[in-house]
Amino acid sequence: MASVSLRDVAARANVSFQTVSKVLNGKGNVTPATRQRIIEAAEEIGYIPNALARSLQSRSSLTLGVITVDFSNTTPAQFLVGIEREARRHGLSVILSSLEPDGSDCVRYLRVLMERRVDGIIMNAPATEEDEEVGRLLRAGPPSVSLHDIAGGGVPFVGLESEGTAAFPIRHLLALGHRRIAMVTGFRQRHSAQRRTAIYRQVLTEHGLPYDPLLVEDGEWEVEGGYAATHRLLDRAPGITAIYVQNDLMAVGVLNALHERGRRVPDDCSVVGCDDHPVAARTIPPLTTVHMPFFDAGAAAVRLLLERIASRSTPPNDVILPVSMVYRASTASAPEGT
Amino acid sequence: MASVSLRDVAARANVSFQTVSKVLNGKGNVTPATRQRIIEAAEEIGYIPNALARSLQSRSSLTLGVITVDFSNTTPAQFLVGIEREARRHGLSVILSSLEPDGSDCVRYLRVLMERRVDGIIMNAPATEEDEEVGRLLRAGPPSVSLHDIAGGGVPFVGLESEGTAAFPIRHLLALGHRRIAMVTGFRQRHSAQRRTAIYRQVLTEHGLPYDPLLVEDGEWEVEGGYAATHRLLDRAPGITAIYVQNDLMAVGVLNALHERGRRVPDDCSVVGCDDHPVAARTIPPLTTVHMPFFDAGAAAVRLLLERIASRSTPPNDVILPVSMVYRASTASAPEGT
DNA sequence: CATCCCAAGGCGAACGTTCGCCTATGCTGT
DNA sequence: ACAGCATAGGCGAACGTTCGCCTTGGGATG
Repeated sequence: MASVSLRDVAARANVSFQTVSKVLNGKGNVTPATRQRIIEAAEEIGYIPNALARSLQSRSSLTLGVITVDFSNTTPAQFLVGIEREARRHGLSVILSSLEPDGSDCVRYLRVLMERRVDGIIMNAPATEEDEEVGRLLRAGPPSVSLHDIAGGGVPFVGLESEGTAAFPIRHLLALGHRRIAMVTGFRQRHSAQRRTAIYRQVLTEHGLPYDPLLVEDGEWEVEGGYAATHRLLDRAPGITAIYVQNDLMAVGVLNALHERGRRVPDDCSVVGCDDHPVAARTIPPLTTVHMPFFDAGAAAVRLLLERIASRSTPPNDVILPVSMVYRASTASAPEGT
Repeated sequence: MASVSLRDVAARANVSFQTVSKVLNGKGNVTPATRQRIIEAAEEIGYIPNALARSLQSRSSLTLGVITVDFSNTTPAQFLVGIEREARRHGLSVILSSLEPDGSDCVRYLRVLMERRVDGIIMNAPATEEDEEVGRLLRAGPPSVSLHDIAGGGVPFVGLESEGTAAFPIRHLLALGHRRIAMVTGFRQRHSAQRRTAIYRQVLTEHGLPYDPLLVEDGEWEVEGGYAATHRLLDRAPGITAIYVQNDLMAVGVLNALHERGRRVPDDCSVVGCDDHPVAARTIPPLTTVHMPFFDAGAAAVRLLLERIASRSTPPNDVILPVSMVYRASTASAPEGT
């Protein structure tokens, strides 16, 4: 364990340590005999290269930093897995920093990543989307890409088409004849929730329907939030026949609340989720939802980042991945006479 | 961005670079005036310490390596979050490696972590629990702890009490009068699944009930697996009145299958899950399950690892956290006349 | 007035690499 | 027999730190 270095291998093989370096990296001109001797010596004393020293000298740490929202939820976890896999394919390691819910420690962790000389940074921390300081650091620091908006811009974006995320479900419900379509949103402050709300509104308008704020409730992205929001919604607007829920986790709560209220899904009320969470296929009833290619988005983020690293001057070309509807059993035609 | 170093700061403040190092680390004796000058200089040219160089010199990278199974599932994700939070509290960064389902790339990633001179390694990769090579590397490498068995032993274990994980649910169902209790397991090869099966068997025996292999089905830890397993179970043993499911994700599939078969839960058939997945509180009906403190286990793993690092000779003291039942609406007394 | 001491800061070395250039050796050709 | 040359491998420097010891100079002390 007392770290053996190139020098130790060199001593054992009777060559200079630089020659060992060459052999182990397959570089210089070395006789097969010497090469063999060196490789054996390295093996015998259990040489393990020191990536720290290598990075110091080569000015590249082969490391990506990821700053992410709490990923005990499936959605950000899938992003992360996608990132990690793709990074690995390219021989890069990933340093992970997960943030407090309010994102207040983001600046600190950005600094840590910069001290560690990561080759690039991937952000998935919507809580910091308004934070000017974060934007400044990101623009000044190593190449970066983000899965959400960055204050002040200048950081390329990788993400999922927000248009479809909200428009597909609403159009689907409209086509089924629904007219009183409620919505359970994620945190209202989040740009993504705001965007979906705007699209919801716009699609309704396009179909000549009014936007009624009474039909919109905040579910805070969580199961319990969805549950509570649905109860509030039913108290306030009993006439609704469909609910669009901005993520599947909340939709689980929504289904439960509807069940408690004796509203059959989809007969009395249709529900559309978003995310295509693994559980959505077997909720009761199975959930019609929007499939979001999170793994792919993570992988795409890494690829975009690598491009940025390769040519620092590249124009920041955003990457937007399409989403698609998954039709299951939680939606049906609007009940007669509504 | 062209990395400014201690030397650059030193030049600007008219001192030697070693003095700058001292000041920035609050070490040597330096006049307030000089100190001030140095700090300002550092600020002005945007000095960021190079953690790589620091680690090289100090022989400590302040980094933990984590090797984990795919964490797009909530359970391993919670472990990871627990690990990351606790590591951060101690000023450590986490390098993440997630494995292929078969764990075949574990050895490769262990090597990467060792090259990067991580201060310790945390394993959560049950797929490798039989892998001798992994055991060897772990014993030879930096201090490590594991959340599962390691072939050949010698690595301290952190985990959740497996006794209660299976015994609590079975005893609960027995107390409700159930006699034909089926079980949906995770991957049969996994030690944790085997242990739970053994406990299931033992508790039944203690209550004078036979162990019937026809009542046990493999659900492969996934929603769909639980769904399919339940259909097989009902085809084969229609008389069952309760099912213990080794995780909540599979339980979602189980509930759905029971619903499809027209078996009311809990009136016709009780279901107990395991994990206390966020979704379990709002399945239909809400799921009685075993709460597992995964976050805490992750944090405990880090603390144990730090102890190991501090005193390498410490006897490997396993840490086992207790689990507890959460009673919800998916269990009830066995139907009359069974 | 010589001595001693202490505070402030300089300096060399080391951590483990990679890189580019230099040297020694032995072989070819005439 | 000797110039010329390719080839194997050595060597110095650099990457950016930290650490411990050394030097300098000024003020207190006898």
